[in-house]
Amino acid sequence: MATSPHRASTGERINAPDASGKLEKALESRGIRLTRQRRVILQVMDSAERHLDAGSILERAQRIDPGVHRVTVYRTLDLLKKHSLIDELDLLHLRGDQHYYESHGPRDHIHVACLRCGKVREFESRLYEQLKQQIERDFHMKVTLSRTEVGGYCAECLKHVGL
Amino acid sequence: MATSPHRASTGERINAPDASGKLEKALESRGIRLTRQRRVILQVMDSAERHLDAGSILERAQRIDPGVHRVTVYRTLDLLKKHSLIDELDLLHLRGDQHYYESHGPRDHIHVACLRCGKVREFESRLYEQLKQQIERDFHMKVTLSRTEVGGYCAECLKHVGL
DNA sequence: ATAGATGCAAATATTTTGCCGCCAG
DNA sequence: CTGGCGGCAAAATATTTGCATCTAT
Repeated sequence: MATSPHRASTGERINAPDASGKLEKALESRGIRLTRQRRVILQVMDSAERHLDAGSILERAQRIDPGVHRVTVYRTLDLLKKHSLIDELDLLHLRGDQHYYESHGPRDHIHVACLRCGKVREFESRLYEQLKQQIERDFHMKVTLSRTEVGGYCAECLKHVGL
Repeated sequence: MATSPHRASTGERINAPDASGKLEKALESRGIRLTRQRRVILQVMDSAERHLDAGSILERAQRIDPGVHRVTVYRTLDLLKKHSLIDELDLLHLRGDQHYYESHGPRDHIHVACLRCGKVREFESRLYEQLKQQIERDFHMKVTLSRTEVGGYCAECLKHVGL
């Protein structure tokens, strides 16, 4: 799956985005005020084909509606974080020290990044769920969030480097 | 283990630090110049009882030798990163958006943080190794680094919150 | 009507860079 | 001796905050 001989631009996200307006619906159902600016930002995030940082979200939002302010992007991201509607990622700082965001799906997944071409794939595994359960058992704790980022060299790039 | 009725200050690291001068030896063996400032910074990192960010490393270094400059801390951290002698962590941004550093041990481990008291424990597991192997097989890739950070409520804190 | 959002400017925070004099090997 | 290193200042980047105004509900 997703192993097409496909020349990814740096940072490309492999899995499909969700253009269904999920985030907007989620805020609406919580009775949170939907402003023009928020709708634009949510639309950008829902339809992103890769993980975006605050600056990229701003750029895309302003292409749709130039009257979206940088500060509003940050405040909207905070809002979404508070409601656990998005996850904040670092992607191993491959692209710098800013943060990346993705709307929080139903399942936890691992981000797998190629250090050479920058492709980021998502990976789900029963082993990962078992690992979290093991932590809960061993520490007698309740796990509520987890983040795993893995870096290495993808099949395509291994052909091009002496590893 | 490590479930002492022990009032951890926020950010406390549970596992024991390594005061053996491991980092200094590692640089020496690579023929890298050891300056007075580097020795101090390495000493601070080797003997840290918790994960430190750049600012805290600077503070502690200046307590030992006031002539250590902030920029030198950043440059030394870069040096250590390049040589894979330290790992850069985010600890789920529990304490802010800066980065934390720890000297790279022989084994990968997971950082398990309590969202209430801030304690950070380290966890090793065969499941984690299996998970990375599964990723290598499924994606035909070579995994060279990984980071897992888990957040939740520790046994002690679960007694104090309604969860 | 009004609680809550936005825009703007400025403040913070963190990290990086250019340049030059200095010191470890 | 000399090439890498550290100090300093300034820039670059990223994010947050105070406050006045506006708007979704």
